[in-house]
Amino acid sequence: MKAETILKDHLLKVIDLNDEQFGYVFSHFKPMSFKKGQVIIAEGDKVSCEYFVTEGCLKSFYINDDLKMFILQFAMPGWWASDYNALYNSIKATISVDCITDAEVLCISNADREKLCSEIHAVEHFFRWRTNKGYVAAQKRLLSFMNNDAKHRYEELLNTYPQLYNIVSKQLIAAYLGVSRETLSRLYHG
Amino acid sequence: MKAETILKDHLLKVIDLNDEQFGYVFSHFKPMSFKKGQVIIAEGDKVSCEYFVTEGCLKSFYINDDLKMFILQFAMPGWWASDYNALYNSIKATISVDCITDAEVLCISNADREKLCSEIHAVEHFFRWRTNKGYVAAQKRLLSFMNNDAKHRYEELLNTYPQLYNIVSKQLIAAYLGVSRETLSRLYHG
DNA sequence: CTATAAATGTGATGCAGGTCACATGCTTTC
DNA sequence: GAAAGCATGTGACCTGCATCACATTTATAG
Repeated sequence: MKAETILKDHLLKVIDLNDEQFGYVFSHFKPMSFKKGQVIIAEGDKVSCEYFVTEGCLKSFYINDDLKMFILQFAMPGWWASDYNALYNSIKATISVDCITDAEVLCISNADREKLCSEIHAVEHFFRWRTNKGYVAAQKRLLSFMNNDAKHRYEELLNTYPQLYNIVSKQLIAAYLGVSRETLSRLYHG
Repeated sequence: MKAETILKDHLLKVIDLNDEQFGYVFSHFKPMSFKKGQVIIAEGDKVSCEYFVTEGCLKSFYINDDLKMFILQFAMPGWWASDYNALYNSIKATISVDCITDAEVLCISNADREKLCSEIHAVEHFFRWRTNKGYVAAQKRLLSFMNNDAKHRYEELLNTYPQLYNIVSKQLIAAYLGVSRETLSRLYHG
């Protein structure tokens, strides 16, 4: 499906926009293609954009001082990704974003998003809605971390996002669950 | 300080509202007083409001099947609290909210917030801003969970919210950090 | 098609933090 | 101000998961 259509469907699920309005909104997005493994945001970068995925799969992640990776989010078509802390507060990226598979995205700058939000009330509403969703999801994940062991969280992840199983390596699943790859391996074998 | 002033300052830090507009917004909030220990939202409740704290301290928390409590958030003056999953999605509360100290809050219904958001663009902007903050904070806490041990998280909490130390019992701090009270005790003694 | 690298499985071992048990100290409340 | 009820400290023991080491299987590039 066309990137434009995917974005349009995504927005219209939440807000009403006529064709002219959507065209105007869409004109602020820049289509970009990336290859598997390409880095979209690297630690230390100035972050000026966020990305709407229309094809493929991204990950956003943090790497600590011991070079251990923690995955914040997988981003499939219809999902958004960026380092939001860096983006909203104009600071350098601490979160990186790269491509798990070849990917197509629509890129919008922070400035353009804010412009659209102030020009079109419905767009502001959309982005409030979107962050609300993200906030609730982050809280749920936090609770799951405190409450459940690795096995439980693994099953939860596969139930919630069965598509991931075929696309994402076990290592990355482990980095999302916050366990070592060895422990994850032992959860279903050994 | 008057509850009204606290809310006004809080809003005006982010958006512009003239006196008439603020008066209109404020008219949708209902002041409420609670005693220490009183429950504002109990598990299973229908959740129709969120609460802006003007005095005292609340906590929002989850209790699992083994009756173990996990604290999602402490809410001090200038903070908001509710079960947002329940509030946004019209489902029964799984998160509870109660009072750590005597407290004064301003209560606004979900319906009224949505009404104000659609009537006054700036109010919608404010609530988008607020949730963005919350989202970023939740992500940071998630990363801290994955990356840091209990001692590190304890120090982080006290650095970020030094006021908590005098108000909140060690048990509750432990429930926020996701460790047992015994382990927390051993972090600074033993 | 082969060589090189990357992902995965599996054993051995160590440790952070959980759980249970009980002692002590601090608050309410009547 | 005595009694009852919480909050905290501390020991003993247990367990889930990390880490290190190495074997094996699966991709990827030339």
